[in-house]
Amino acid sequence: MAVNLKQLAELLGLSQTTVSRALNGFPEVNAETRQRVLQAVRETGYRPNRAAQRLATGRAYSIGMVMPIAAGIDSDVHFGEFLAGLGEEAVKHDFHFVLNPSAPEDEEATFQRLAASGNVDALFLAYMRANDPRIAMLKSLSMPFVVHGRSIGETRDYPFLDIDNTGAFYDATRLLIQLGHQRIALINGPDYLSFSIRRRKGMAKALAEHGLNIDEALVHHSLMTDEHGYRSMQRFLQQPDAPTAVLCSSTVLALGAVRAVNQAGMAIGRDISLIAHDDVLPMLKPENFSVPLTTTRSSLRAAGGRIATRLIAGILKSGAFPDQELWRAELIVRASTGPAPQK
Amino acid sequence: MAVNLKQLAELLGLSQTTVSRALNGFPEVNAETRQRVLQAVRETGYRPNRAAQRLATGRAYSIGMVMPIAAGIDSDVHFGEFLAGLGEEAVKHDFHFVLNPSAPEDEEATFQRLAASGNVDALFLAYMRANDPRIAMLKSLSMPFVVHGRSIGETRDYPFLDIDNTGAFYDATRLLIQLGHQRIALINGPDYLSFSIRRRKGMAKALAEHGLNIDEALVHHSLMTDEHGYRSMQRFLQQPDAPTAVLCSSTVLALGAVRAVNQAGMAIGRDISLIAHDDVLPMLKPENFSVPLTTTRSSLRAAGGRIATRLIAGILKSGAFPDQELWRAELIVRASTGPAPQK
DNA sequence: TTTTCCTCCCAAAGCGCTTTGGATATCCCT
DNA sequence: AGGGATATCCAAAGCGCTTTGGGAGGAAAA
Repeated sequence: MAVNLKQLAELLGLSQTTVSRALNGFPEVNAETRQRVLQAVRETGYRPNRAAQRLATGRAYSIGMVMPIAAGIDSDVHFGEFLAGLGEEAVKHDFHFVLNPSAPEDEEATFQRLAASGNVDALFLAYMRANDPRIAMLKSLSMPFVVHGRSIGETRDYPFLDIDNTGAFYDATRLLIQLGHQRIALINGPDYLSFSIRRRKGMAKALAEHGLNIDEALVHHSLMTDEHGYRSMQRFLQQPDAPTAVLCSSTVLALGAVRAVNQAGMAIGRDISLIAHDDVLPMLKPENFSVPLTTTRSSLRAAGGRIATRLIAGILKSGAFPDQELWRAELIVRASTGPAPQK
Repeated sequence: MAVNLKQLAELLGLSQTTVSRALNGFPEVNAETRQRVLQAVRETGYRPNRAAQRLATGRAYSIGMVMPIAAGIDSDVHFGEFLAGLGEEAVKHDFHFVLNPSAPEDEEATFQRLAASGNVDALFLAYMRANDPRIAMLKSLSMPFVVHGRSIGETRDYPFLDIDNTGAFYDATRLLIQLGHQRIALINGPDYLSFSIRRRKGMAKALAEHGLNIDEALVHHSLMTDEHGYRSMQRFLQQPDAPTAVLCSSTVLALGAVRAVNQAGMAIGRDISLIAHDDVLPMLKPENFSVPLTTTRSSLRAAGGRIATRLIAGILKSGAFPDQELWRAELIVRASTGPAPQK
């Protein structure tokens, strides 16, 4: 059923060389001949075999990533959205993705195998940690890659796209302080992830500038689920000296947090202020909360798109992009923040 | 840096044939020689080039799927969880995935290209609709595939794994009727997806058995987000003859629905009963809701695993599995269901 | 007219692997 | 000792594509 180059060439009475060149846009082929070839492709439904193409060119038109898989590992809501961004861009260039599942402890080996397999042209890495060893590994692979996020303490010379997490939570905290809040809590992501570390740092910095310190009892780290948001907030509210404002690392956490506040009979924006980081998940829009949420916003989807763009440009060597990008998150004020309640 | 078969063979003073056979477990190679080869592989870090392997064998060790991508298309929370299940199983057999993004209108063409590319050994299809044309397409591709879900009205002879949506919502509705509920609402998924259609059908069937009908004003179809759950429930409660029980097609919808109920000052399980379908998303556990949710449960992750198993067995021709599977969802009663309130 | 230069096309050599079809040596049996 | 198994190994032919290194023929330059 499926034709190959050879058959197509025979059919046209041309050599494989010419047909190949016609298809790949080489100049040394007659315009009329090229049209004949394209016509034949349309008629036969010819599709080049990518494996052969790759064997010949060394190019796979694909971006590889490893997905950590284990019985205990949760799927992440944010992952799908990021992937959508990657895909949106990739489809424009006819690129695809290779997802290689791997146990977390084998992750580095999986990257190596992925690179050696010839199945991919570039690698993508996320969920960065402090002193992440995977960066050095990827650098040793001599294959383009981009990191989403940044490590901490690692050398700085690797390609990344990150948002200014420190700045975002600094801004958010400063706003709260200006509104008169003194006891501010943080419901953060997992404590080993670098974005969590940075957000905490941003908060600490703003507090410090006003002579305040982080109260360890007011900082929780957890996976970013509704459940954890709920529990954290509940615990905060039960404390003798409860916070008057809370920062959340995700709208998913905020969801649970808001639930806890409501259940306690308190009002968001009046009794307690809330600012969340908004990854612009279509599933959960901060402006649709019963009390619209003040947020630091940066689209995860846009980040995915940008990374795909850079990766593809790197592979195709078309156009140069900055190697390191730090996006600033916008602080968008809505109704969930208000002046600190008077004692 | 990376060695190939030829170099490895030279290094060992063997032919490529022998090395290849040693690696692929053929019997006609001396045990001692095989050990030497394996040792050399360990030392050199040799990894076979998958493209070459595939060109030679026609086997890619990968499962293809297309991801619909468009500016307006939302990423789906459920997708990540399903993928985790697929991956968990795939990693055991050293399979990977090829994700091909595609505009929804090009989806069929993308499947064809994916199949022709030689990049994948099998295809996977989900988000089934009524009279889904993609099934006929996949059948024409002469490549193994499994459908997650079922179409409606299509021929029945294609491999699928589905849950008994009709049965699940039939059971749930019957329970509510037994508890005395007469006005039951449904917050369903998108109306064009076949699981939504079947769930509604199951509900209708149980109602009919008790001489009741679906009230169209009590059925909403939407994407399964918190926001939509909230809005639907809010609208239900505002109706003059509000329902006393509600079915939700997802715990994500239930999240919003519960919020609306609380906001109205009503109590789940007493003033209004709620049953949700639980895909067992780690992000959102029904037992952790402030009032634990009665659910129809079927793990999306398990479904992913099973589909991967079947696909891989189909590719490797190892072991036979049933071609069509219909899983029954468990009805798990928790505190969100109670007797219908007396007027 | 001869020479040079394009234009347009082709044959053939890989890319790195698997697999077919022997070869060679050893061993057992009659 | 001769013949057939048996155990090990190898050379070479692809898989379907790209790319190198020409080559024929006509147009432009000398």
